[in-house]
Amino acid sequence: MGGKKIKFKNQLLTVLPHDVLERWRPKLECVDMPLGTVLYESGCAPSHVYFPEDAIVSMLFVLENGASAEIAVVGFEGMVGISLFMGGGSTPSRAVIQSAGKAYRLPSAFIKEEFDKSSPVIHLLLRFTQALITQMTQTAVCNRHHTLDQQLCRWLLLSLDRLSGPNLIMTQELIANMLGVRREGVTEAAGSLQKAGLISYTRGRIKVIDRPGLEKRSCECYGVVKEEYDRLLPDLMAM
Amino acid sequence: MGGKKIKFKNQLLTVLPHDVLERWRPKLECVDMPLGTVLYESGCAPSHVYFPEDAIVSMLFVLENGASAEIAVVGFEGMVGISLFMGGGSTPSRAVIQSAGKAYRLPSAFIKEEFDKSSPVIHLLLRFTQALITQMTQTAVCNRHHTLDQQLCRWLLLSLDRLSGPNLIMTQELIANMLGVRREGVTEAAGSLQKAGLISYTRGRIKVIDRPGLEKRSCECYGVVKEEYDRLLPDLMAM
DNA sequence: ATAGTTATGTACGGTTTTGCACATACACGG
DNA sequence: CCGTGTATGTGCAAAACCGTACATAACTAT
Repeated sequence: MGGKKIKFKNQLLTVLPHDVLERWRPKLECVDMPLGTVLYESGCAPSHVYFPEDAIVSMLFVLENGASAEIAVVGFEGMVGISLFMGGGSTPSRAVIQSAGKAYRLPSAFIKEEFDKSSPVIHLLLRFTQALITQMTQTAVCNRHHTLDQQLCRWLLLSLDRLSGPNLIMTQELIANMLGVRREGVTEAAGSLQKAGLISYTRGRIKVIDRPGLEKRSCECYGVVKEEYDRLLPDLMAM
Repeated sequence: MGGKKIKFKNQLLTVLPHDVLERWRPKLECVDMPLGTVLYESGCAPSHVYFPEDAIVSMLFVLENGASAEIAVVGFEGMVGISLFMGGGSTPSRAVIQSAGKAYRLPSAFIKEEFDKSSPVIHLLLRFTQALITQMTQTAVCNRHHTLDQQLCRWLLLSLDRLSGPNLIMTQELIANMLGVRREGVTEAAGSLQKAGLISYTRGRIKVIDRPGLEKRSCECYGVVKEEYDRLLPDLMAM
């Protein structure tokens, strides 16, 4: 046991294969992180990835109106900056120090290098996964901050993007299950969308009449997801 | 232009490198998916990955009490079954057909094969990412279904797991920002936890007194996340 | 000690959502 | 054409949370 140059508290660094660690070590830099330090800003490609030692990092999404919601928290068990190898380089969320402490950081290039060798298939699948993560993120944010009305709009738009026509076969009961709300709540929200002339429906058949109207009535979450899919999978969406 | 054997609507299959597609093609199977078909059950390692053509798949989490919440939706732009290459093979959530249609499916082994060649570093980082995805999933679920009281417990426990002692340096204002709620709400919830003898606090200093009590008072979300981290990163957590 | 700043406590009305109980209305199979 | 199941509509009290306003208490600096 024992006797290496540095002992890491960070568990990823600890279990890293020897040769990789040796390659990284000269560039691994231990930095002190006071509470509130912003590691990544929304939409910005960061210069480093971080491996917390005793610091805790909060990944959160900040809404247009300044409200926020935490998506996940990372400590000594993990790393911050997965978007660098998942693809795209940035995410629509922010990473902030939630509990002061130390973290090792590594220039982005070193992480990228590890994945550069990978096949195009892997890159493709990971880029898709990154887009999926954005969708999950916005689901969490939307669940926290937006009204059922707005969420229904978002949900209809996401479904619409994956269909060829304006018709959804879908009962309000099912929608309620997806959104995790009461069926009656969906009835009310759908009713108000119909009254506004955005959709029309009868017994399990929903027809979207005014798509731009839906987008206007939806919260920003739909737009965030859409943009991220377009950014990460441009060749796919261009067809 | 064109004239290949099959034209895919699925965009991932469409942009797949030629050689890979040729390798997959003999095993790619087009299946019809009626509404409600369950592709993956929570915690089960599936035999195939799915590439929707015109079907839409809903990834949702089902709570102990039967309530549910959709985490993300996948259509012709993507695939279902990322856990097979991210690591772990299964997820705590369920995949259900939300809109009937066709999808191509591929035996799991073919996807795994693509990633088998990858370095251990990549596998490690992806396994961590998969755990992170679970945390995001539960954040979304928790935001939808659980009380502020329960969410505060979950949040305290997640932070606690990443600290060495029972003390958090954290104002209620900050916690409110993380949880995306009012500061006053946190005051009330924290007050009730203190009254119950689970924590004690003063001006930005929180001390956890009764950890098991917190776990009992928390919702199932914390446990789901914890178990998934233990499962996916066992060598890390065993230390 | 004192003043200023920051953290926490409390109160009130308003909105959204829930849980429950029914009422209506459409659609399909006989 | 009629019944039956399923989908949708409505109403009401209770709960959770919000927005706002303001009170108290603790720490900090001078």
